[in-house]
Amino acid sequence: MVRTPCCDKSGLRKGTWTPEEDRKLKAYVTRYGCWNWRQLPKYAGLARCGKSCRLRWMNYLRPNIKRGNYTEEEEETIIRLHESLGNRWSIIAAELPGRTDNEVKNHWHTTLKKRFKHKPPVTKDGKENSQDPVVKRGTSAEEKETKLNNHDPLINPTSPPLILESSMSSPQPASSDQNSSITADNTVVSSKDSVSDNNNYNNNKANLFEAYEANSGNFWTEPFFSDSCYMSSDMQMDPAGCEAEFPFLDGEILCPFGFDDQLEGFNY
DNA sequence: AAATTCGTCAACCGCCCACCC
DNA sequence: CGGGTGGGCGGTTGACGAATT
Repeated sequence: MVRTPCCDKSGLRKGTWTPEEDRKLKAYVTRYGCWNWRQLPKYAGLARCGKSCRLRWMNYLRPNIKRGNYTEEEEETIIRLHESLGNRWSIIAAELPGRTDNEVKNHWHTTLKKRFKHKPPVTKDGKENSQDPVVKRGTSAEEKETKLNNHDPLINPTSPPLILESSMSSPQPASSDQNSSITADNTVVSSKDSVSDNNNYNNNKANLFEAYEANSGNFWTEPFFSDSCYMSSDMQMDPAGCEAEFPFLDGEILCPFGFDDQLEGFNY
């Protein structure tokens, strides 16, 4: 199958995001949601690839992202999960509220891997596990099972779609090193408490998957939330409140549906 | 003080999978 | 059923600042 490139190479910006671009993207996603990442930049007035927008949003602009300042507990969790799961960064990151897969991956490669090398992991039977337990994606039934049940805590339907005023009212600079609190965000914390706030959390891989299944108990029974990307929890905002938060919504972004004035009451 | 090396991290690339038509 | 599309993921790269020479 021939895939079309994810973006038209001509005329699209690459590289570091400017504050202006961040502002546009945040304003747009906050107002209209991520209805289609590929089309989004066009309407948001961004000369960026949709994937790039998605990545920027997911990793930096999304509310309640933690930056830097890894706690010992977080590092232990990463090491422990990496030991059992391999490079499944998205799953590992899901265990760390506020952390993104990209950041976890970076932290592993820059910091933890070295530490890990000095202290080779020891398996239960006492054998040294010197190799990186890299798991090829989509190679087993278990893998598929994991994938099916793997959804970011931020979209976990077990959490009600709350309006995140506390987080949205204090947008963070894109490249800040702030370690923002996530405690105000139930969509992050509540869904994770059952598995991550637990020092005795079982190393067993199977148990980890069970935990995911447990967490996603009503995943299939609530297709709306599961299919609503991050908007279900992060972005359900009163349009009026949104205007208040983003007074710079001055018409440079376009309503994707052509009926901007009818958006009120629209569920993203 | 300048040059070089090293470490960190933001972002891109390409692949895979699910979904839709 | 098969092709096309979009989203998600992991690997990798390159820019940039810090540390070292």
